[in-house]
Amino acid sequence: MLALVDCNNFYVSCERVFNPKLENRPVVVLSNNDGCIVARSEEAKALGIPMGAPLFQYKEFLDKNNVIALSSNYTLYGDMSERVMNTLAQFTPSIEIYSIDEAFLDLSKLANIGTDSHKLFDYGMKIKQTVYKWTGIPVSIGISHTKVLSKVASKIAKKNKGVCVLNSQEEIKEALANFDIEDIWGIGRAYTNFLRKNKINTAYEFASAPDHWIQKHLTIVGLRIAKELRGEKCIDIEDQPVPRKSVGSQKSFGELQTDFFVLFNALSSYIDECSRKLRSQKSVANIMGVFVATNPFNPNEPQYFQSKFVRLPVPSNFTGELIRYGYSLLKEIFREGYKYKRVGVIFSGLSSQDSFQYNLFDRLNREKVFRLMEIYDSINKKYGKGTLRFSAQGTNKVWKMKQEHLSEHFTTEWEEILTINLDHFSKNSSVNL
DNA sequence: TCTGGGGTCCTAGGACCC
DNA sequence: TCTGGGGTCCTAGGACCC
Repeated sequence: MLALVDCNNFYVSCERVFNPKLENRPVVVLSNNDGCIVARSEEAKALGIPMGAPLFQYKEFLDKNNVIALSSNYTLYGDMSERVMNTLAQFTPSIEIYSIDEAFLDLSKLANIGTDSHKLFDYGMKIKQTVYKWTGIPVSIGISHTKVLSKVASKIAKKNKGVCVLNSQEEIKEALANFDIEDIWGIGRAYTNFLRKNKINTAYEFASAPDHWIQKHLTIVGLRIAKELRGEKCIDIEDQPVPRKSVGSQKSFGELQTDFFVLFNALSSYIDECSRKLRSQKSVANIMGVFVATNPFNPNEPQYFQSKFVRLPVPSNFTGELIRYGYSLLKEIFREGYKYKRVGVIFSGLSSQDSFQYNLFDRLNREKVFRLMEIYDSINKKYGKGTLRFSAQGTNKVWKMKQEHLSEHFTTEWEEILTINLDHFSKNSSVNL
């Protein structure tokens, strides 16, 4: 049996751990640049605020309904995620961290649980309570035979006790008959529209469709989903870390930019970020791409989008070298006279740092470079991100994103650690200190 | 009247996830 | 005035090889 553990309204829950004033109130968390609403508390969902809504369209509505809007604090969420995952790892030797707020747990190897529904439910409750106690994050847990069914169970769990076990054939059939097609993991908007047109509206109807028809219209991926709904395992748990196949970074600017060197500073910072990610998984990249774009939402301004890729002569994760290539690429695609909204970089064709194709005419001593970057990373880790930077990143972040409602980095910065005013406590409460 | 068959690799585009 | 960012996988079609 597989459990899917899903944190409830994860970003909002992280904020609430450190700010009790956010409890029982509508709260939303915004995307980068305070652009869109990407997380909503239950109270905010109840007000009808949709996922992904642009903030500017809802500003008035939020004010009127006393909704608190917060900038995203990914440093905090990343750290809280690690705490949740470490807690979950106590419950099984086989865990797959699926996203920042979700993990699959293989329960089949656990002695004295087996396939007994009551035992599975109790174990789920124990996991849920422990995570809450240790991290302050509420979770929902779905338990069933396959990944797709566990996903179904977790959505049902959100609506009742927080834990849902789908075990017997009858239980599963009933659940699927009441489960909307668009809520199935792997069925997105396009497939939902297509299936509805073909009179398929529930998970049960989808699972009952003929294999060849599903594969023809939804590819092999769709067929796997259908089979998993029928209880046939097609998607394995990935409990060993899988290295990424590409790494990229792109961000919209807080304000539109026109100057080449401002774009270059931003690009250099994104390259620094990506090359650090490459090094952390001991990868080197063979292909690098840079792109620039104006604001596509503003039809009154001249639009420009351009990208350019190169194959590197020697696969690399060396920030300094990659920034040089970034400069050349940006130089080629940059055009004067446009108001740029974003710049981005992407690395692909990744291979292992320990076994890649060297180049006879390479002028860099790769071994030295790897050691140099190891030191660079260790200093930045010890003394904080940005302690060491490349000059190309610049000092004046005129391009930085908008974050007007940012909470503290409670768990990752000593200066921002949560403090409690004891005077206030002794005067205003009966707590015995 | 009228030009084979079998294969690989790469890319662009489209679908999906959180 | 104001609209996120980071990924994965599959397929079709073209170029190329023998």
